[in-house]
Parts: sequence; C-alpha cells; structure tokens
Amino acid sequence: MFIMEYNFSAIEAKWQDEWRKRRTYKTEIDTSREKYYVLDMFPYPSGAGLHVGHPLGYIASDIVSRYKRLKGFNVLHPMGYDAFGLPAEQYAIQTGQHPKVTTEQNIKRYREQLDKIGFCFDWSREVRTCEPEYYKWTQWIFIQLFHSWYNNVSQKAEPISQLIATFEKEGLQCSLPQYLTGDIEQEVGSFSAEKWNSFSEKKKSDILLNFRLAYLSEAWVNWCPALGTVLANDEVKDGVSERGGYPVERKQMPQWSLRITAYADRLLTDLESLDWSESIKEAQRNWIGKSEGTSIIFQLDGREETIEVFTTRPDTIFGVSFVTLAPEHELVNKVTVAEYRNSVDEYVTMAKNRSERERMADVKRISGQFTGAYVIHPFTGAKIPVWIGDYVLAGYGTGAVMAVPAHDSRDYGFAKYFESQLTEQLGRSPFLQVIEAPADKAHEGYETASYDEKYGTLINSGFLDGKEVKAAITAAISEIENKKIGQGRTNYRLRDAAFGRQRYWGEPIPVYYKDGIPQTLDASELPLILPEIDKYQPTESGEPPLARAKDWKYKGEYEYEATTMPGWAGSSWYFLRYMDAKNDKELVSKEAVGYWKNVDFYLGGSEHATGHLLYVRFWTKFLYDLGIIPMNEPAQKLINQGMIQGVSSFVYRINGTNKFVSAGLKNQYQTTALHVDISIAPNNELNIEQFKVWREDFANAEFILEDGKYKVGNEVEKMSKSKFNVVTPDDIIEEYGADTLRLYEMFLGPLEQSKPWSTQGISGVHNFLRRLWRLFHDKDNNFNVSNDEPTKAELKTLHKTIKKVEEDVERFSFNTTISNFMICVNELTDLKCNKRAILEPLMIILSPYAPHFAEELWEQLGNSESVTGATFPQWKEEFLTENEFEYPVSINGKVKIKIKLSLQLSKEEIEQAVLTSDEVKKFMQEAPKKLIVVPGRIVNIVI
RNA sequence: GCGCAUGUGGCGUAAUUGGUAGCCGCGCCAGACUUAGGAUCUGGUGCUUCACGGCGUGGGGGUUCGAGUCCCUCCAUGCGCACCA
Repeated sequence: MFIMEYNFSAIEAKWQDEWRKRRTYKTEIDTSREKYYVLDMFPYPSGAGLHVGHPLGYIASDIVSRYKRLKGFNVLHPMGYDAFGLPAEQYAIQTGQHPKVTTEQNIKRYREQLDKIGFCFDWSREVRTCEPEYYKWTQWIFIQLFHSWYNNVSQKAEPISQLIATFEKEGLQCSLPQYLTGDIEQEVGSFSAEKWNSFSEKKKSDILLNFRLAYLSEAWVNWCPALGTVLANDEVKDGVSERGGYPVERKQMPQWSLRITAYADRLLTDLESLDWSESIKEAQRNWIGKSEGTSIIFQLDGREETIEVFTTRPDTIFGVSFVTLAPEHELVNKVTVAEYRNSVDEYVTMAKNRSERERMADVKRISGQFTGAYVIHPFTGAKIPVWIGDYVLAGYGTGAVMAVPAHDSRDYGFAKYFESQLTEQLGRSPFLQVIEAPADKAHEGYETASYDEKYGTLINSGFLDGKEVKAAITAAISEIENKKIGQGRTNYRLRDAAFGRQRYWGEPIPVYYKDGIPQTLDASELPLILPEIDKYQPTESGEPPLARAKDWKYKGEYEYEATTMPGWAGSSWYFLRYMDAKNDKELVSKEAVGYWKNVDFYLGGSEHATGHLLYVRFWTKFLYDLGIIPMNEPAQKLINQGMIQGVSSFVYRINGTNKFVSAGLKNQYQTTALHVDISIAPNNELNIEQFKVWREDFANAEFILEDGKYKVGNEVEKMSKSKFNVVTPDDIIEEYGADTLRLYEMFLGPLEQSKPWSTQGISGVHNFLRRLWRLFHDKDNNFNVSNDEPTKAELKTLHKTIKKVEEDVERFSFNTTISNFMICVNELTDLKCNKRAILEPLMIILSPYAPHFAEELWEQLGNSESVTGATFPQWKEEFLTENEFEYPVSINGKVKIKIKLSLQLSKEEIEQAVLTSDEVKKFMQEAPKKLIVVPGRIVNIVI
C-alpha cells in the first residue's frame, strides 16, 4: 500500500496556522540586539494575482530574514501594498465599480497567495498607500516640500520662510551665488527688498513658486482635446492617442512638479557609496546625465536681443556655422524677420504638434527652418545665421545650440541637409574644420561624417590654435568668462518630476486656492480625504475627475486642487512607515527610525532603476535635510532579482481558414500564430478536445497533424495573462508544496539572472526533501532518530554544510546553498545517519529555506519552541581538517598522475616525494626544468 | 549609436584568491525490486576514439609553470538609454 511519507499539505497548513496563532513573526524594537531591515519592493496588487515570477524575490528576502534572525539579529521584514494606481481606475471607468473595492479584492487574493508560501512577514506592520492613515503622511511630506527650497550654498533643503526673510531684508540679486537654485533666478530677475515688500501677495506667491520644492508651473504636456485629458508619453502613438486614435497636441498648462533637479548632484555623487549593481548605478547616472560646459551669449545682428546657448565643446567656438533654436524657444517669434514669418510659423506649428515620442522615433528625418536673423560671432565678428530645428530640445540647456557641423554629428546631419542654403548665408562651407585629429584617431573626411572626438589639436581657431582639445576647452571658458559673454556651468538631463495627474485614484494634493494663490492645508487638517464622485472620468469641461466632487471645498469656500498624486508618491517613503506603521502623531517616531535606520537588504526588479529608486532617494534626502530622519539613503544594499519569463505556446492557423497546422509543418502554409493556453498543451502537444471548447470560434476547427499529434510552437515571453502562459505558485504548491516551490525557485540559478519558467527538475528538489524526511523515519514512516554519538564522517558532513550554507547565504548565492543541502543529504543517506546530533542542527540551517518542513521535524525532535528562535550553529574547523590530500601532478600543465600525501609536508618534502615517485619517473627521462608546488593544491612539473 | 550584463555538456547550472573544468539537479542509458508505476534503489553519462590518446568553458590572439577566471580584439544574445549639444 502507498504510504504518504512526507505529507507536505498537512504540514504546511498546520504551521502556517501555528505561526499565526503564536505571532511568531511579530517584531518589536529591541535595543539589546542589532537590527537588520529586509525589504521587498512595494507590490502593486494587480487583478491577475501572483505568478511564479513574483515570489522569486520574496523567497530570497525571506531566506535572508530567517537566516539573520537565527544569527541573532532583530529583523524587520514587513509587507504592504502600493494600492493607488491606474489599472484599478481603468477598471472603474469600465465597470463603474469603486477602485477601492477592486483594490481590496486584489489585496485579499495577494495575501492568500503570499500566506501559502510561508513568508515570515510581520503583518501587524502592513501599510496600504490608499488608506487615509497612510496618505495623511504622504500629503504631509508634500506640504513640507511646498514649504521648502533648496539652498545651493548649504546644499540642502531649507524652510522657505528663511528665503522670504532674506527677500524682505535684501531682495534678490541674481549674481549672488547663495540664491542660485538651478537657473531659477535668471527667470525671476533681481529685485530689491523694498520692491519685494511692495509686491502683491499673488506676485510674491508666483516668485516663491520658482523656489519651492513642490511647485505649480506651466509645463509642456500631451493634450488630447477629444478625450479632454493630458496623456502620458507612452499613451501617445504616432501623434494620436493610443485609445481612440484622437489627435494629440503639445500644450503648456499648469502642472504640479517636484524639484528633484535640485538634488541632481547629490543623487549622483552619493551613488558611489551604495552597494548596488553597477548596471543600476549606471542607469541612474545616465538618467541624471550631468554634463559640464559653458553658456555662450551671441548678440543678434542689428538687434537688442541675445541668444544664449549651452555647449560642452567651447573649444570648437571658431567652427560655429549657425545657431539653432528649439521650435518652442521663446525667442523664435522675436528674432524671425518678416520675410520668413510664414514659413517659421508653419514649421513651429508642425514641430509642436509632434509628441516627444514621435520626435524620438523619427530622429533620422531632418527638418528645420531659417529665421532670417543672424548673430555676430563673439570672436571673429562674422555673421552666423539663426535656424530653428526640432533636433534641439527645448527643455535641455538653454534650448539653443551653437552648431559646429565639422565636430558634432547632429549638427553635421543638419548642415548636410541644408548645405547649399548655409553656404550661401555664410559665404563659405559650413564644415569648417577646427580640430586636427591625432594620427591614431584619423578621420575619413568631412564628406561622410564629422569628427566628434575630444582628441586633437586646434586649428583655424585664433587664440586657441595649437592647443590640445582639453586645454582649449579650459582656455575658451576663461576667455568667454573674461569677455562676460558666458559662464561655465553644469547641466543635467534630469527633469523635474511632474506630480499632478488628471486621475481619481491617487492621493489628493493638500492644496486649495485663495485668490488664485495656492495654499497648503495645515498639518492638523490632514488627511484630506479622497472624496466620492459619481463617475471616474474628467468633467465635460475637461477638468480632472475630482472636480466632480460635490461640496468639496476648503472651509466650504475655496477650491481644492483637482489633480491627484502619481503612483510613485506613496512608494517614495513607505520603507519609513513600516518602522512605526500605526503612529498617528508622526510619519515615523524618532525612536523607531533611530533604531531601524535604512534598509539593509532591498530586493526588487530592475525596472524601477530610474523611477522609484530615484524618487525614494530624493525623498529620503529631503527628509534628512529636514532632520526628520537620520540617514540620507534609503537602502545600502540592493539586489535586483531576474525576471521569470513565461514559455508561450502557439497554434498556427492557415490564413483565411479555420484549419490549424502542427508546428513542424507550418512552413508549408501561410499561417498566423495564435497564443494558446499552456494548460491545454502539456508537453507541447495540443489537447484538441480542450482546444475546441477553449474558445467558441475554435469549436469547428480542423487540424493537420504530424505523427498523429498536434505539436504547438514555443516562445519565451513575459509571463502575462494575455499570453496565456501564466503559471501560479498555487499550482505548484498544490502538487509539490510550498517548501518545494521555495527550494526550486532558488535552485533555478543565480537570483539576479532572468530565466524562463520550467518545471523540468522540480522533482529533483522535491525528492531531496523526501530523502531528508526518510533520514528521520523508518520504512513505516515512524519517527526514528537515535541519540548515538555521531561519527567523524557524519560530523564532517554536517560542519562542511554549515560552513558552505553560511558562506553562500552571506553572498546571496541561494542556488549553490540548495545543492549543498543535497550533497549533505546524499552523504548522510550513504552513511545511514539518523542521529539527533546531526539532524537537529541540520534543521536549523535548513529552516530559512524550507520553514514548514524544518519546523515540523524540529517539533518531532521534541522541541516545543519554534525553530525560528534557534541559534545558527557554528561550524568547527576541527571536524573539517584533512590529514591527507591527493595531489594532482601535472606535466606541462596537464594532470597525469595523482599522489596522496600528508598535508603536514613542507614544500621541499612534497617536491622530494613527487620526484622520487615511480609513477612520476615514468614520465621523466631527465631532471625537470622547473617544479611548481602549491601545498594543498597542485604540483606542476615542467619538462 | 552609447552604456550595462551575459556566453561552460542534451538542459538549468557549479568552480573563494589564476591551481584537478563540469559539483548539484533534470534528462538519457543500463540494471535491481517488482508485476505496468509519472514509484523506489544501484551504477553510468562533456565530445571523440575499439583502445592508448586527443579535444574541450562564444571565435581569434596574448600574459603565465598553469587561464572558464587576467589583458587585447572580434562575434552573439539580453536589458537600459537614445538628437541631452
């Protein structure tokens, strides 16, 4: 009769229940122990639930948490939900169901799935961003941002009241560096203290918005009149809305933003100290995009106005052949001469209506328009034409460039396209060479390409002639500064983050308007509750959904801000809230944050490299500046787990028919590949009966088979419902149990590597647990563990395993840990070991990986307290030391012979023993040229 | 185009500091027990050769007594960014 030896479903249900009852994973501050904070990236509870890819990271972090606990650390390992967001709202628009309801359902499903895997989360600290108790503090942070500005001298955020006090006493002098916050002061302009004091409240507010870290300004957006809403760049395709195909135009409208650019330099330099993967750091560096250069002012010929450009190559100033303005540049209108007015207007309209995305997708198409205006070259006095081109970005630098076609490939392309016009305007070729390339960097010539490299000697360049590029850059900047026609400066690619969304399902921005001036709520008035509305869509007049809220006014009088915060608001500080999740006085108490500090081990997907991970660093630094928290980075150690992809199955329909051809024969027909649910194609063989009932239109399908079977095709893709390739953890747990799932996901390979899901091999892992179970039990599954003294061999196996497992988990190499456990069990099985002295410590070190399994056997061993409270055993050198070693002896690097020798022998003794060995003598006619001996490793004879 | 990462058996992978390439698992082959089972156990399994041997870590080159590991170069795949002046 079949005996259920290892009954995983009973064991797992039992222990999940026990852990809940005993509150095994509840965590409190304990200053007598060192803390360790393990955090998973905030999950968004989607309607699709968890698939096998999601738990990969959670399992790894759970192992680390449990391991650190056994090592005596006080471990914080919380979980919660990033619960505001678009999918729930889209669903609400379609069904009219409140997003809160669907969100709650999704969370419930997530929680059930998570619980089944046996994680050690402290659920008493759960947070949900959509709950007022949580978003109260998100709003509170926004208010702090609003009332702060970034002081570039102290390099930190400071209360705006200090800036106001300074304005009242001294006004604003643009040249004074203490007011420099990016380029803000340039736009604001200088004013005296008297002037400031005479300004209207509105004017003062407008000026201060230029300094606040949360501010309202006019920003360029994709506006879709037909849908009455702003669209994100990824919602626009080919200049029309993705949904509905309505035209989209670029429009300037008021928009809340966060001044993350103020922190650009700190976000960049502080990356150095973080233990994050190089690729994530590099992605952040690129995203921040620091570039050092200089501004140069060009005087318009015969006009008052000047054009300021930004360049990183002031050394090429003598090669300037034209100046290009972005179509949105504010000077376009002013500089255009009457003759060109129509063409310029036409061009600007065309360029503005192209979305950013369209522009990016279409970089090869060159377009531009001459304005009719000229500027004077600051050094040669030559007349240089002014053009408009959409290859120049309005939002970067000054929105204007000095074009050097010979040494910049973008300018080159533009000049090549407009070569004849430019030649006429300049009275010379636009490709004026000013750098001579060194011999090893030789350049094919200006017929085909520009020479962009920063190496070579300056020519045709007046005072720069003969200088090397690097020296020329320095010399050019100082001369430009001398002549007061520009200034060295640093630019960042990073833009301020748009913070307002024309959406319902997000945190209300705690702002109301009084006489057109934005005011924040008082902290005591928080939270500003998200009001109920009748429809989750914009109003007829195009206002955001919140404008539908009835009687929703501050003090019944003033309009609230109608946009809500973006998805990333709540996730930018959640790691702090877990430390003190129920605190209704502060976002986190000083005591809690002082103890838990920042995350020691942060795990999540690399898709958050430049979004979440930049914002959470930004908010952390801001809260640090305010003295609210004692650390200025959120997470010291970050690991990005790889993605688990799905393996999709395809059937091939012959075009124009309802006939399907097996994968091996599909090339003989014109076919269309269709996804088919992987559950009805086990082992790549289609179950035709199930297929016919799967979808109505397949009911009468016909099939062309190969070898009597219908074979489906495969492709590795993202795991997703729409691709019918989803495998859920529930399926695996049902068949093998959670402990097998945990071990298997870790066994698949290095955590950081992406891999397609395959259950090939899961039986090996499951079998390992069963073999281990059998060490504890006799043939009839009766518990049978002896108290005999362990042998040397048994102790060696145990201690070797403890050592390896500890080393591997410390470097987050979980796959090798599992194979070490397997080796251990193989050896103990060979030794027929059923001794407590071996098996008991083994359960402790296994418990992070297979917690239910270890807990059950731990109990059977007679322990009444949970294994989670045990102490990780210390391996002892004495059990590991070997007396002998079988030396591989190589002749000229190839291993030929093996000689067993004592490890006590000295180098000379080994040498002697090898040379006198008969086996070695067989290979040698004469004395060796050289003999290399590495004690305990290898012997190499060179003949 | 730029940046980052990765290339090892039929497959997933392993190899602290340069020191026996292929641990562990899957799959496959053979056998045992049994009497149909997708169970368990034992042995084998990089390629090639009857064998001795030879060849093998994406390709080519180099450093070294010795290279999967270090250096140069090329190729492939994946991811990210992309007119950022």
